[in-house]
Amino acid sequence: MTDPIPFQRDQSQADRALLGIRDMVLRGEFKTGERLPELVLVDLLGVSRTPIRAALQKLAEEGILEAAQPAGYVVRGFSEAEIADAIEVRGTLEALAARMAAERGLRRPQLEAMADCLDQLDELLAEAVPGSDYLSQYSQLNGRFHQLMVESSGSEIVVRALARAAALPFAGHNAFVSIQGRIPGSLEILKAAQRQHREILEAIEARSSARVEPLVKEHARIAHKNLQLVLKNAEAMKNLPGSLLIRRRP
Amino acid sequence: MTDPIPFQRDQSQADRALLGIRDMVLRGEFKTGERLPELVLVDLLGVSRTPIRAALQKLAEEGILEAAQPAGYVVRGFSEAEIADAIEVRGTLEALAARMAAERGLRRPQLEAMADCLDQLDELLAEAVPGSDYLSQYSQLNGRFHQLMVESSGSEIVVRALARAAALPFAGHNAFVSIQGRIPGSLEILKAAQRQHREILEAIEARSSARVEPLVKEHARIAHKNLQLVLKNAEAMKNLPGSLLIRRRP
DNA sequence: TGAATACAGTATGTATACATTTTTTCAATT
DNA sequence: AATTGAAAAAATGTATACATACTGTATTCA
Repeated sequence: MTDPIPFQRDQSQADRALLGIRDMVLRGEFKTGERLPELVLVDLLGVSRTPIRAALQKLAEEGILEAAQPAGYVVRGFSEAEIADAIEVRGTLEALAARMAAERGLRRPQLEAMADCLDQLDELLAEAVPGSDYLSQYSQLNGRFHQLMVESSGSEIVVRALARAAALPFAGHNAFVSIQGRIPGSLEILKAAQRQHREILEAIEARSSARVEPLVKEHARIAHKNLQLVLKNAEAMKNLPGSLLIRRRP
Repeated sequence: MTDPIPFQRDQSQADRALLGIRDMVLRGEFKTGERLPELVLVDLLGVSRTPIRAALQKLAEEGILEAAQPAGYVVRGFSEAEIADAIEVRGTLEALAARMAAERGLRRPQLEAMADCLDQLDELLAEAVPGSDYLSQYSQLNGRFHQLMVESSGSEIVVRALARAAALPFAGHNAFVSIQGRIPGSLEILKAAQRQHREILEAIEARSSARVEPLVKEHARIAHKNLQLVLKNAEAMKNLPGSLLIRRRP
C-alpha cells in the first residue's frame, strides 16, 4: 500500500533550474545587462541545458531577463520609473478585479474569508512589537487578502493578467514588506494599509464599484511611496531582495 | 561585399514550430481540451522536439494552450464571459496607456503620426465600397493607431502588459475586423470606431487624462458588441479565425 | 464475473552530440 | 598604431538517444 496522495512531488530539474536562476539573479550574482550563458548555468546548477533553456524562457516572460540579440538572455535592469509603472499596472488590474467583484457581489463564505483575514491582520498589528518577526506573517496574510480579492472577481483571465503583472520585481503586493522596520514609521505604514483593506472590503460588500476602484488604486500606490523611501535609504536597500536590479539613472 | 543589413533572417525551426502550431490550433485542427503530443507535432511540422517544446511553452504563455496534468499541453477553450473579460483587461490597460500619454503630453511628431493615421482611415472609410477589400488596410491602419497610442504612454512596462493581454484570441484590437461585411451595419460600426479614435486623439492632445480614460474603455467595448453579434451569426463565425476555440456552454 | 496486476506502448523529462552562428583573438599588412 | 582577415573559441540552435512516468489492455487469480 503506497501513499494514495503524492505529498510533494520530487522537485524536477526544471524547477531546480527555474528557482536557482531566479535566485542567483535576484541575489545580484550577475550584473544587469550581463549575459547568462547556458553552459555557465549548467556548471553552477548541475542541470543539463534542456531545463536551463526552459527556465530562461520562463524568466524572460516573467520579466527579470530579456532576450538578447542575436541570441541568449541578459539580466534586465529596472529604472525607478519602470518600477512605478509596474506598480501602476498592478494597481489598475487589481482595481478592475475589485470592481468586478463589487459588481457581481460575493457570497457569504468569500466575504467571511476576507473579513477573517483582516481580523487576523488587525490582531497581528495590534500586538506587533518593532523587532519581532511579525513581518513574515504579515506578508502571508497580506498576500492572502490580495489573492482573495483578486479571485473574487470571478475571472480567471483577470487573475492571470494580474499574476503576470505582479511577477515583475518590486511590483507585487509584498515587494516592500521586507524593508519595513528598517525605515522610520514603518509600522504606521502597515496600519494605514490595513485601514485601506477595511475600506476596500466594505466597498465590495456594499457593491459600490465606483468607490472600490479608486480605493484599490490608491492602495497600490503605497508601494510607490515605499519605493521612494527605500531609494533614499541605503540600509533599507540592502534588505530589499533584487535591489541590485534597480539602476539609478539610465 | 555582402549585404550590410540582413533583410529577412532565415526563418528558424523555432519560428516554424511556433507559427505552425498556432496556425493549426486556430484552424481548429485540434479540438479544445485535446492534447498536443510532441511527437505528433514533430511528424506534422518536420521539426524536432526541441523547438516544438519551446513553441508549446510560448503558446501556453500566450494563452491558447494550457499545461495539462501531469504533463503536456492541451488546447484551451474560451467561454463568452472569458473573452469579454479579456477585452475588458485590454481596454483597461489601453486606457491606462492613454491616460499616461495625456498626462505627460506628446511631442508634435507623435501627434502628427497619429493624426496622419486617422486621416488615412477617414479617407479609406469614405471610399469604402462594401465588397472591396478595404478590410486588410483597415486592420493595418487601426493596428497602427492603437500601437502609436499605447507607445505614446512612454512606458515599456505598459506596452508589454498590453501586448500580452491583446495576445489572447479575440482580445486584440483587430480581432473582429475580419467579420465586418458579413454582418449588417458593419461599415457603420467601423465609422463609429473611427469617430472615437478622433475623440481619443483630441483628449490626448488636450492633455485631458480624465476624458481619455473612459473614451478608450468605451472604445474597447466595441469589440464586446462585435463578439455578441458574431455569436448570433453562424455565417460570420465561419470567418472568425479561431472561432472553434469558443465554447458555448462550458 | 470482477479486481488486481503485469506489461506493452506512449508520453514527456533530461542529457548530450552535432550543427551553425557569433564573438574573440591574434597576427599580418598597410 | 590602426585595420583587416582568418582561425579558434564559445555560444546557441537543433536533433536525438536514453530515462522515467503514465495509460490502457490483457491476463490471471480469487
